[in-house]
Amino acid sequence: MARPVGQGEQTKKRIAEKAKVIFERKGYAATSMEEIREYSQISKGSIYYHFKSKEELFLYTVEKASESWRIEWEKEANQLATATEKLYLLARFYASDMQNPISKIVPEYMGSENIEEMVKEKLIHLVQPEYDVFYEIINEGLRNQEFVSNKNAEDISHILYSTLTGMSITQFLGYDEEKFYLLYQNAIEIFLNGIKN
Amino acid sequence: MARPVGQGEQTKKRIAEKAKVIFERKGYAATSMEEIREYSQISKGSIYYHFKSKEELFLYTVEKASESWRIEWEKEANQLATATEKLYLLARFYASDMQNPISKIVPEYMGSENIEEMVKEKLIHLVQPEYDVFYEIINEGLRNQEFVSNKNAEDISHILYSTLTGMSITQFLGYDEEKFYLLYQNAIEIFLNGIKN
DNA sequence: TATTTAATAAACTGATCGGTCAGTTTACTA
DNA sequence: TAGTAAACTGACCGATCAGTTTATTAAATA
Repeated sequence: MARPVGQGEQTKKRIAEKAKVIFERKGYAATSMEEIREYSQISKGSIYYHFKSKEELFLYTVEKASESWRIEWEKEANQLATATEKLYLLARFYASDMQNPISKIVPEYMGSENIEEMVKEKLIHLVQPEYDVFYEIINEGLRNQEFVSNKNAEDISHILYSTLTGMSITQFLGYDEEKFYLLYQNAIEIFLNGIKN
Repeated sequence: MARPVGQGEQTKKRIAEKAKVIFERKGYAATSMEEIREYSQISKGSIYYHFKSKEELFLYTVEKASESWRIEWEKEANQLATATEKLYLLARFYASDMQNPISKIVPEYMGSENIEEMVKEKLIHLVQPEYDVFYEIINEGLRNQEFVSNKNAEDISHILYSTLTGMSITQFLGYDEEKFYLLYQNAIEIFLNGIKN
């Protein structure tokens, strides 16, 4: 063995970080490995040394993004007492750059044929934790009667999840960060009104 | 003169119809002209006789989809009296196949670099009518006090628009059509609750 | 110091991409 | 029926794609 310094692991991380930026901006299919090479300043051979395919690189990127999102989330959410407060935090997460629009790319990737069933399942499992955050908040809110609804927690979670992820299209409105966050906040307000006690 | 006009127009329409199916399924970048050729059973040369580029074919597809959506909408919406009823119809439109998930593809396309500003503006104008439907309903509801909110009609419309377009990701839940529609309906219910008098 | 091997770079490959083009077919007219 | 123009075809093009090969480097061990 040689070079166990972790230098390689660092390179791998760098590739993934840079790849994430381009995947987010252009989607899976429109992103070329050449582009990733140029942006990361790491040779093609090195990229393929660390990742056996574009697909694997993408999956790794999604996985890391999902993990760090979850970690960042736990860090801030644990300080909040009510489900209502957590929903507003969720809005801020999704409005800010901190969130990973990479989950927005996943459906596009899933649509491109020839994807093995195993890979699809893996992807779903990668996105699951993000959805779970929604579900847990809704469930908590219903349990302690912060929220009241004739609908089940699962449906409500899916609806809120759709709203927050769907709101990424408002990027075309050209709002500044402040106005952008306000829009997300308004979405939460309306939603809360709709299920509040 | 020769070959009575109209025959070509029919072919053009056929190409666009078939292309739409594939664009919807795979997105813009992942769709190849070869695939469109195979699926439409029309030669490559003929496709390029009618459309000067893949981009133009895509824009044409979006335009036609937007037009027919609007026509279909007017046909059914005009029979409804209240804004509330119209929102439920909107939910049905988005839940059913009748809607055009092509508007979901537009952001992906907009992200792929090298798109001229003029083309971007054209695209925004193509999607605008669909958004206008939302805005008009919300505005109508606020005017006749079906809805009550401290937020302006524009923001509310954007939020609802985001919710309904964002809900396309629930396709991965594998629901049947009935359950699918119910989920959309629930979304409208919560939303309505949130802004209702 | 010699050996080992993870790590890197760069040149390369075959397949596929969007797009072109020379030429053919078709349906009409003069 | 010869001529014409719109409609159409399929072979082909250069560019770019994901991925491979090969040679070299540098850091660890023995």
